[in-house]
Amino acid sequence: MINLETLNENQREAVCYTNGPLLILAGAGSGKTRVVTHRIAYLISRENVKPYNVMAITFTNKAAEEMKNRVNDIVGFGADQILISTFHSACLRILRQHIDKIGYKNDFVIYDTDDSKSAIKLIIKKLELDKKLKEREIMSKISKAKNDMISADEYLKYNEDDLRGRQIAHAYMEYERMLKNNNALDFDDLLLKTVELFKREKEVLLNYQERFKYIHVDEYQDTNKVQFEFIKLLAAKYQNICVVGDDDQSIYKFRGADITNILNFENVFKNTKVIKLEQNYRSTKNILDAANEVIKNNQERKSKKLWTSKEEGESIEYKILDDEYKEASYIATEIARMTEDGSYNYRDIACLYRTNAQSRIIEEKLLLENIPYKIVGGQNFYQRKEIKDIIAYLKTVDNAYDDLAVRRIINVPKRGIGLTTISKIQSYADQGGISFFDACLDERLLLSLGERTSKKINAFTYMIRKIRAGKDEDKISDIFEKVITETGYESELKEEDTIEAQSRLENIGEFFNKAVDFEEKNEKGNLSDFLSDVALIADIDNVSEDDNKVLLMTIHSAKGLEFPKVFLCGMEDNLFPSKMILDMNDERELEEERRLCYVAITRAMQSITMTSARRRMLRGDIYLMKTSRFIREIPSIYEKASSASQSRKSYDYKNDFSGITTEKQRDAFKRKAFNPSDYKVEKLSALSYGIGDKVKHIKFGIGTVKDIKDGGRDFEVTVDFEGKGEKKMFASFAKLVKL
DNA sequence: AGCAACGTTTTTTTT
DNA sequence: AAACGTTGCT
Repeated sequence: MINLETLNENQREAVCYTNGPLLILAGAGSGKTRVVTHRIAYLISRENVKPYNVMAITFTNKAAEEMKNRVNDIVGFGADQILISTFHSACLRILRQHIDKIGYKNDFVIYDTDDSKSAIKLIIKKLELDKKLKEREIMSKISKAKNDMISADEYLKYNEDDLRGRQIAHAYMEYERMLKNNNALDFDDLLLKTVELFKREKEVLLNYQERFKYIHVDEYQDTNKVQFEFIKLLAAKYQNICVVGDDDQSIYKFRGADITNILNFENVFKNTKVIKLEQNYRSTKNILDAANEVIKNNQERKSKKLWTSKEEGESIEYKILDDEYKEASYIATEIARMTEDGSYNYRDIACLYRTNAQSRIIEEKLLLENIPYKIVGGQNFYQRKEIKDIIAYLKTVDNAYDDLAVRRIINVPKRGIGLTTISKIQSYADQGGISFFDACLDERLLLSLGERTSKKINAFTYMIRKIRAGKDEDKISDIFEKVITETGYESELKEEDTIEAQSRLENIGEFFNKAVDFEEKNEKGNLSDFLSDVALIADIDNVSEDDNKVLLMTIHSAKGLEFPKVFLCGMEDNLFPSKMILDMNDERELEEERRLCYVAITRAMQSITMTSARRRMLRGDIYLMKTSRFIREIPSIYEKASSASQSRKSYDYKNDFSGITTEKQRDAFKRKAFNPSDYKVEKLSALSYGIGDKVKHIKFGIGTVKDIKDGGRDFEVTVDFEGKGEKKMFASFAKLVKL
């Protein structure tokens, strides 16, 4: 049952203001999710709004799931009728039903970032564009254009007198053609095409306006222009639109997030009610003070003062270590200490960093201390080669319009169909205006390719068609099973019998479980539904609260989360804030980094420890690092740390990072200041374990040492892992830890 | 066609 | 440092 007594005055006002546009400016930890869930509950239980008429947009699927559960807890019924999802998922649902009205097929596939990248790569080749033009740049330009709802034609018009701009425009056009031919939409299209649909098909729009009479948007500060357009259209009729955001937490500008969406809201929706939530319930006073010290350096922000009635709490820790290894060791031993003495559970602790690359060394040290952990993001599960291969197979079985998918797997595992053949097929397909797969079935083409090659191609197409034959009766898991067996994918990996192949097989197994999972949750779901579901999964979505593990992730991934204890590492200029931004010398970019720092600090509830390294290896080069300017913006902790480190200054460097700007200087500096042997991993002269000892391996877990051979350069160790069998590995590489 | 060896580049963040 | 692309060899 809903209880308004538990809310503060402003929160209650926000919950009960249900008629007309509402903008909630909610600081970090001010209970905004609580407000949204209570508001939905209030609408349903007090104002008799049908759950079916309520929509809520969240930033991740995980947040959506949590919100559903919370609403369900309060209301007790009907929560499954509310549409709570991300922008992308919501648009996907709409498009699956209606996109045929604007000239697409409803069974379109979704291109993720990697797919788009390969598409652009092909386009660069095909159009013979300037080699200087990186696919990344083209991609981000196209994405930005799409976010701003600029079509390829318009893009060309705006950039006609610029050679580079023209080339990008042509790539954009070709990319659009390619997507269309492949029956594919990219992430941006999901939004864009929905808006297009709404604009062109008034009936459809009206239908959805009638359905979603009450709309909520969480993390509003990170919406982009198309997303705002989507909301504007949907809310145009009833104007019951409630958005919640915090301009200080806008950290996705690089993805098109547009802060003017907050500033403009009141202009677009007349008579908007604005409510501010400024009381923070999450963090201690010390943590909040530090966060405020940092963020107050930003010029472009709505004035607000976040406050708390909480105690000061623990003081903020800041620790400077010699290098990234010592930094990681420090964090690991601290975690070991505070979990052993019972102050925290593993799941209470998060380790946040600016870049994914930082996770590796921390992982290593946690492993050494036997601390259970989970890394969020990084090499996304769904980006791994074996998973992408399986997905490409499933796409091909589902419908073979997606040339990219077909090309990806036509020779995986090796079937003797090489690049020459593939490009012959492709150009034939291009000429005839048919799909790659259809070209593979074309008699005339096969004849011209010669008997040997065409036999191989026939074998491939036969196999795909055979699997496809059962598509409608088979369960998703059955199709999956057929794909990995009949294509020979599984057996090839099994024969390989290496550590890597083993881990690939495990990943495929995990993916299989997800397929089964999907099957159980979505009885009506077909293969395309599964595939689009998979495309929209974010890293954070797979994190479960019941795992008692330390979480490692980027600050971006940590958005919206909170932890009793936070470690924020790599607090160094040129890492955080990143070198790219410092080089740009752009105050607005720096402010975004500062907001990121603000987000990081405000994740902490009870305690935060920030760390930095004096020297660090970045892209293979070692640099001397300087304490992050964000730390320097918190006088209380910076002064303490610098006076402490003064007394123990054991390094006599003539330079530090900030003084080194040219390659030459850096090389000279490296020769002077570093003895390489300090940083190379020494070949192990003796092992810490022997035959019969129990050891732990990063991937395989626990095993018993069966044999050790001295191969001269290195030891070759044979270990029998529990449930995984015997593996041979090199000692210096395997990093086995004695238990 | 397939592979090893070499040279080159690099995202910072992600639905 | 690691991943990627190209080249030249078999």
